[in-house]
Amino acid sequence: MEIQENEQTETTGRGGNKRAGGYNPKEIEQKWQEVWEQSGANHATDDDPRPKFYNLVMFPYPSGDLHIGHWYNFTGVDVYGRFMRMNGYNVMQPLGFDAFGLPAENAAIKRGVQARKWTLSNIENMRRQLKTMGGIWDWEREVATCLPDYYKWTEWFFLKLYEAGLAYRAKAPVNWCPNDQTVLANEQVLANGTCERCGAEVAKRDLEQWFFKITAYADRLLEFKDIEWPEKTVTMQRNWIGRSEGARVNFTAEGSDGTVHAVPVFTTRPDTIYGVTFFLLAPEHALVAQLTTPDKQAEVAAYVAKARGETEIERQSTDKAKTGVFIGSYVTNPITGGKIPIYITDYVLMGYGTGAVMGVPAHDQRDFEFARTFNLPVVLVYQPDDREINADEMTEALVHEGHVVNSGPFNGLPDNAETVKKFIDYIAEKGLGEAKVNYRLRDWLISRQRYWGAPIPMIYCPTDGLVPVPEEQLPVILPEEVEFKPTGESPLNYIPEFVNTTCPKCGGPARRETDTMDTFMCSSWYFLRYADPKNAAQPFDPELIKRWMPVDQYTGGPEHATMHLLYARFFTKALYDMGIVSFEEPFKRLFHQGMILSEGRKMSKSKGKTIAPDRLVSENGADAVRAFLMFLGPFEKGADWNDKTEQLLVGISRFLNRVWGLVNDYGKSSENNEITLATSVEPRLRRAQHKTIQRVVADYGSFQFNTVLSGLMEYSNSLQKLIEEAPAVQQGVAWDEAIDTLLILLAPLCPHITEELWQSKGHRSSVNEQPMPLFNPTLAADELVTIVVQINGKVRDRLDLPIGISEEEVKATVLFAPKIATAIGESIPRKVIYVPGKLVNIVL
RNA sequence: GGGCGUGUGGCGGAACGGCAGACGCAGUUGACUUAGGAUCAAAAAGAUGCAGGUUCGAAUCCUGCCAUGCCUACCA
Repeated sequence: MEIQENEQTETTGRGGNKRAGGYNPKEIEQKWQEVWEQSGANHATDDDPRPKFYNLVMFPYPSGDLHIGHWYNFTGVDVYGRFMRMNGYNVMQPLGFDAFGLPAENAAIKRGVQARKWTLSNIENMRRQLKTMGGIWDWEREVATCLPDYYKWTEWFFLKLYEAGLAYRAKAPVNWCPNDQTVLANEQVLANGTCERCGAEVAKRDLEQWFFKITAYADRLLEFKDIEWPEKTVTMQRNWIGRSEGARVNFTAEGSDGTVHAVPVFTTRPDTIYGVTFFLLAPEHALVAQLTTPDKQAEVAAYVAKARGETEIERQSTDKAKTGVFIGSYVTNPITGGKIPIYITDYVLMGYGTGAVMGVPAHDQRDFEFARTFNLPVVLVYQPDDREINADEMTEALVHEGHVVNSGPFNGLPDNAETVKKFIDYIAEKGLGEAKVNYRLRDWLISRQRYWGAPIPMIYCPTDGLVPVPEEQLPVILPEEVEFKPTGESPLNYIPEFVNTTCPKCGGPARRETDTMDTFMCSSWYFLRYADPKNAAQPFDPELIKRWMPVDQYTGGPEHATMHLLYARFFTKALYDMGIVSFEEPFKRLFHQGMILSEGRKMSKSKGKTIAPDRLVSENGADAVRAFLMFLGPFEKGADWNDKTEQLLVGISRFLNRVWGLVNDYGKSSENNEITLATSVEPRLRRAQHKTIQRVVADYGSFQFNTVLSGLMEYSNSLQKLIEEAPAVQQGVAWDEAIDTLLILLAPLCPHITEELWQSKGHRSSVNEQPMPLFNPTLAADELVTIVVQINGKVRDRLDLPIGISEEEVKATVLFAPKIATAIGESIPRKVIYVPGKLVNIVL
């Protein structure tokens, strides 16, 4: 076939002019997508004999439009899944929708559309957009968490956790978003004290709520056994769980009426107990009222009110001065018997430890600042080994240094864990406390005063109290028509048909729980449902779970490190303990893709500047957009989107056009001949081919899709050069294989164009089902190596030498090379370093 | 305040401690052209944030600083 130049051209938008019979992505992409859909190419069957590979991506919230971040995320996942499929795995790559949650409800309130209809039509649209990507998504396994056949089992799992004693109800001060009119989990409150979703300032409220006992799993959640997760994520979870070892020490306080109260504290430094000079309570502490003397009541009440009114950010700001109020009474130090004044202060948090702290100003910076503010004594119980400190002259606390002083029998001990243990033993012996491990992690609050979520399947009966909905009555169906009133209660409260029910135990009239579950509950088990998405009798068939779980590769953003990823691990461990699943970790390998930013900032609808992938796809084709996104940089790094970003798409389009031209002009039916040509070009061809295989396969495996592409660009450029230089090579089998290799290696990134070219070349199978080519080091080996010659570390010459040359030969050759000989002159080399196959460094 | 990461041409980015800047974008020149914002071809450019150290040799390892990003933030 000749190169047909300058034929009549047609203009197709930004894609530019196309040769007649040229690359027309629109046409071929749609064609192949239909073919694949009809042949069921993307459906992973349960009985496939190949080893399974569960390739999972965090499912999206159906906000309505697929944005560029989704495209980026899903493309990378799909490329990897396709790559693994070509490595011989039965790849299961499902997709679904995390379909409960606030935006649907807000749309319902704002625009009067039904939350259900709004969500389902969004799903419809996103599914359509997703299909244009040409991914191997297994749509037969799609789940949507808002559908009764899914949330039936979310409710069922709630009952299981309840039966296992892991769900309980308690009154708790909770984060309340006045705008969304709902409770938020700690993780949903931003560091600045605002609501993660709407940005409103979060307040505190006391409410009866449902909790899951995730804290019971704290230690096991710290294990991370047999999983390959980014160290960063593991560290974040560790810090979030916040295990600290110390002691619980019982202090006693006398109330203004003479009653004695036990006031335990948690401390990691029981070894400083002789240095306690004051005692602190959180303003919310239950004993504050009883321990406040009458003369202090007004002052204390004012302080408590102020602390409660503070936002999280005000309260937790570390750089503000320490504040507090003396409440008039004292505790007794159980070790020294000394009387110590009690203060309340906002830097002591009710939610951590016991809400009470022993103040040791000499050895804790916060306590030190507090003591200086209130002129409280500072007593040193450690002194540095090399000098002596005077408490009055201290400007900051002395932390972890020196040896024990002023502490009776403990004096002289060094500052270490053993000493701490001696104090704990002593305290325990006297019955004043015990060793204690404390966690920063709190139980998971799952109640939401919202409509659009999975109902909590519980019933309140006047005679029988709290009664779980019997399994056979599941699902508790969410009504479709609701009225929204800004009351702070779930809208379900105002639907008598929903609320009023009969008690499963006594048959008498009873009320349903009207709160719904946190959507993180829905996402804590969706990956299990994919294994058996249509099962109406159980959440999944245990055999299918054994077949598919655990997830081999999980990909999603790092923002879920302490939320979804922690909850899903907890959930899996709880199911393991119930005997429902046989593994403790759901996600074997985790990868965080980077984020697509817009001019350095998070892309958000409110700030404009969103990029519509649909436009890019219709102008350039899905293959080009896929490759372009992956070419932006390493997948884990994400990219910044600015005016220049889209220019890179041009380069990818050119590359695809060149591949198209190369294969159409020089590719030929692979059924032709099997001649091996006696030319020197073929070994060069083989070398290029196998070097590329080695690079590209390794880079696919490590998510380095950007360098996969540059490797393939180099490869196709060198093929182009070779064929122009020696057109006869086209007659040989090596050329044919070289072209096949190009198409196979490019297929995961650009499945459509490669399929079209593959089959037009005469293959009857699909390129997407070819095995990844095997790297042959012999064929890749060069005949000559370039030896770099350095003098004192600076490059002076390069010599092409035969591959198997010995060290002596290299050194001899190098020393007599003209440039080198001149440079050395009369000097005698002190040292000659030889790195085999790479370089010689002559040290003068 | 703490933790983790990043810093390489005009831009996106490549480089097992060993030829810095692969690959691509933009720019330059030329060709084909009524035209070029299409295509093809050619050439060019710069010295790895700063200061030290280790090494025969450092973008790469170590220390300090500067800049920037993310996470976390009084957790006793």
